[in-house]
Amino acid sequence: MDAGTSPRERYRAQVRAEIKQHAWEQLATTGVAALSLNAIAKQLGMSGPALYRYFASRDELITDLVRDAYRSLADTVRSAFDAGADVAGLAHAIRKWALDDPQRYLLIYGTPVPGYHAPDDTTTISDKVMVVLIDAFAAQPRNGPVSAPASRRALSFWTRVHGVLSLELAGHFAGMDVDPAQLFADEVDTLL
Amino acid sequence: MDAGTSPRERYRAQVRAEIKQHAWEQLATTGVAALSLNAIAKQLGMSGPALYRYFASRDELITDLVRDAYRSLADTVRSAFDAGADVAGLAHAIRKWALDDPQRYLLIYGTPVPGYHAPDDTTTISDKVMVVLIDAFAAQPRNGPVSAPASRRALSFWTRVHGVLSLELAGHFAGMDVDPAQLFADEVDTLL
DNA sequence: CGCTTGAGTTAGAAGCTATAACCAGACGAG
DNA sequence: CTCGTCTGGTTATAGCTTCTAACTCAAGCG
Repeated sequence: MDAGTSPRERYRAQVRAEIKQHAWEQLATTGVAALSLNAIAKQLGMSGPALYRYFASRDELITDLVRDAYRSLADTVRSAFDAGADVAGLAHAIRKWALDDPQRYLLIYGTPVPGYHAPDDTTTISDKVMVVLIDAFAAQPRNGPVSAPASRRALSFWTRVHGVLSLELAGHFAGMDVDPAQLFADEVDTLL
Repeated sequence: MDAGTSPRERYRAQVRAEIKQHAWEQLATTGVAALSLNAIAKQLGMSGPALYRYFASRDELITDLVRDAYRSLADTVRSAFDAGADVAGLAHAIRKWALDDPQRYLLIYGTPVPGYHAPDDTTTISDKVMVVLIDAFAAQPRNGPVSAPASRRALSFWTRVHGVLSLELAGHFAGMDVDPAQLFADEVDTLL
């Protein structure tokens, strides 16, 4: 196994992984806006510009993190679906994933960085999440006599989940005397 | 009128207004993350640290902008309500306000800046928006036999509006062959 | 065994927020 | 009218950021 990997390549891959590891830790605490390559380099014991051997720019590192976040979410939803969860189960799996690392959720679904434009393949990966949701709604028994197509219902599902979830993560329910978990559950129930 | 204002105070107020004017322009194009006090100072013809005579820090300027944004949104929704708009009308007024300056919407309802903590009075102002919504739902004729209180329905309204709106502003409907306006209208309709 | 490749270094440019020290002009009090 | 204070502006500077350039040194490949 790993026949074609030279020692150099393996070292490089490992350092890249360590960089991303520290990037995730820093991201979880400070958010993506304050993610500093210098700080990561210091934590790794190397100084400043050495990181540019592994990531051409700060944006490229962030792009990699975005890709991984999308993949992680898609995998989470997919495995929940494969485990037999219904649509409501998927919603709670998504919420659990988001609360597990709020900054990771905000990284992909939060305010986009104005200058930064995501590469095409990230949008391809982001579609994977929607694909699972559409599958789930196609398998879901329909309620009314005439019902919107699964893709349309999945989209509506997604906007509602994101609506309550993003407001919760942003702390907009703070002084409002409302239980976010209950509100989320209620909002999911109205979809059925 | 303006009896107690000395010439100094009037000048100071005017410069503050000019600073905020340029801040809004810069915000609309580059977003809050890239808002630069230096750049604003240059545009005003003064150099760098002079701005600190008017705003103690970058955060204080942003706080002022946040306050104004909340006020503007609350006024918009209030006047729409006073003009006789129903709940759906309020939703479209909100969407119009958001599309009019997306960065202004994201400033208050987007990803919060990790270090920055909003002062108490900004949350007080943000409540004003909810108050109008609750008023609108209290005036709305109820549909079902038993219905949730107006505050609860207003909250649900708000999460749905924000859900579809924030995804639209973030560009997450880009390659999805979906009309955001239609999706928004549909989502609002399901509330009735 | 030598040559090439690449990982790491320091130096430095350009930008940012923010503070310190200073200067000059306008304002209010006597 | 004059004097002193207060304030809006300046430049210099510290410390942070991303990122480029030039260089060194060692590891790996042929």
